[in-house]
Amino acid sequence: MKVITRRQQQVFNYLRDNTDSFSCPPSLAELCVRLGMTSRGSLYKHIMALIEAGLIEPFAGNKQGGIRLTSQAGQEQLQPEQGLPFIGVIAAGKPIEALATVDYMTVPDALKTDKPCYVLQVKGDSMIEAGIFDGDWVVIEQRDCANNGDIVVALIDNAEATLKYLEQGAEQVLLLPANANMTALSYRPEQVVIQGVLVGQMRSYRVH
Amino acid sequence: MKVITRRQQQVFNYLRDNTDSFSCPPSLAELCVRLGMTSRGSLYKHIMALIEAGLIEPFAGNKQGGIRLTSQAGQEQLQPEQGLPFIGVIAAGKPIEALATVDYMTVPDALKTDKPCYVLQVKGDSMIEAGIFDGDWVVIEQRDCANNGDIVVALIDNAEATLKYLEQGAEQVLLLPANANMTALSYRPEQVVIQGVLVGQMRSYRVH
DNA sequence: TTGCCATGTTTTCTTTTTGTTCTCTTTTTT
DNA sequence: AAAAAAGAGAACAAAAAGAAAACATGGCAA
Repeated sequence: MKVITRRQQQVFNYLRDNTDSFSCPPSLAELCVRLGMTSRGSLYKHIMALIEAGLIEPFAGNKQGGIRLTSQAGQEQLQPEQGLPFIGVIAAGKPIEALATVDYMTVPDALKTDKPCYVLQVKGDSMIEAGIFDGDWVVIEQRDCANNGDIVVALIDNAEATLKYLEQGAEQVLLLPANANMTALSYRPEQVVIQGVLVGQMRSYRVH
Repeated sequence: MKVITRRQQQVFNYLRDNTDSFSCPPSLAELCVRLGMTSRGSLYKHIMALIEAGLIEPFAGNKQGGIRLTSQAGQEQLQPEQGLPFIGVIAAGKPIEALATVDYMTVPDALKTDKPCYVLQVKGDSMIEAGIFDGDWVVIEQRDCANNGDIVVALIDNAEATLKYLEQGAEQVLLLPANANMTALSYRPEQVVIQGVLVGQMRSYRVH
């Protein structure tokens, strides 16, 4: 069987993992958008290589048919989706209050990333002006670093956890609430550990 | 079986996913509006291709009958009940902008009810003080009545849809934005049709 | 009845999208 | 430095999609 380059493997992996996100076999132009490319010609070379390797086949019977996986290539199916772990409650000024039994929450793909994520419930109003209310759920991508302006879960002095905007410099780390009634807090870098970055938020309006 | 082009597949998907949103089998002109086309003749070609492929059949017994799915074609959709239909975009002052192809969104149980629900994406800042921002998704329970204080999807004069707080009296219906820069609007009861009630809200912070 | 309008149907033309090939530059690997 | 891989972008022919107009027909109201 023909040898596949690294990039071609990436393209194939994308096809394999995202077949069902297409309503119909994708055209080269569509795939370019998905893969962040701007040239159909470049992608075409990869697709052709994958066809020659037998991993993919052109949509038969139609001149402008698009691309699909071969039957055998589609075999390797992805495991059943289980949802994200619901860890517990985060309230400014306390450690994260973990649940005794881990719950799982089904979360829309749009609210999570391909990295490991978990769900917390927010207690308090410290991020109210960012549209994050008391009782909301937030989806957190597990990470130990973040960019300025990100909303992060930060652990302070190994004791208290909080959800705040991050502004970090060389000398100090600022944790900014989104609430005019609260003040920003400044710490030395070694006091603050990033535990994750906000990637999604959810709220229920159901009456219980 | 005959081969279907990509566009024809899209048209079929739309039919398959929206059969029940038509009170009666739709005419070509109706379908044109839904699909954003202006020419019946163009759509006609697609419909004919779908009929030849056996995916669709003309409504019999009436010469000007419209189109409906074949029994077999309708079957295949019923199996995978994986999420809520993502209908389209709601922006204050315009009709709901429906997607050509409906896709489905997996939504946490906590954000939906046991009644039929659907998902819209919010455009604009009219509910910003209620923590509903531009680009957020909202989960709507399909209903034709609501209580005062509920956030509802309301159709005004059969023309424009909007997401607002509801305050209804005997003489007038008030639709209140949650934005100090906007004013409440007052209507006669017969001008306003409730299309659903907000039961959930979601936001993505992912950078794309 | 008559006339009108919405329907499906056909036809002609234009525009957009498609796969494909090519050349050239940039990036990565050896 | 050299080679391989990847990408951008332009060009092209063919296919598909669309617009617009015209036509036939049946339902319906004046």
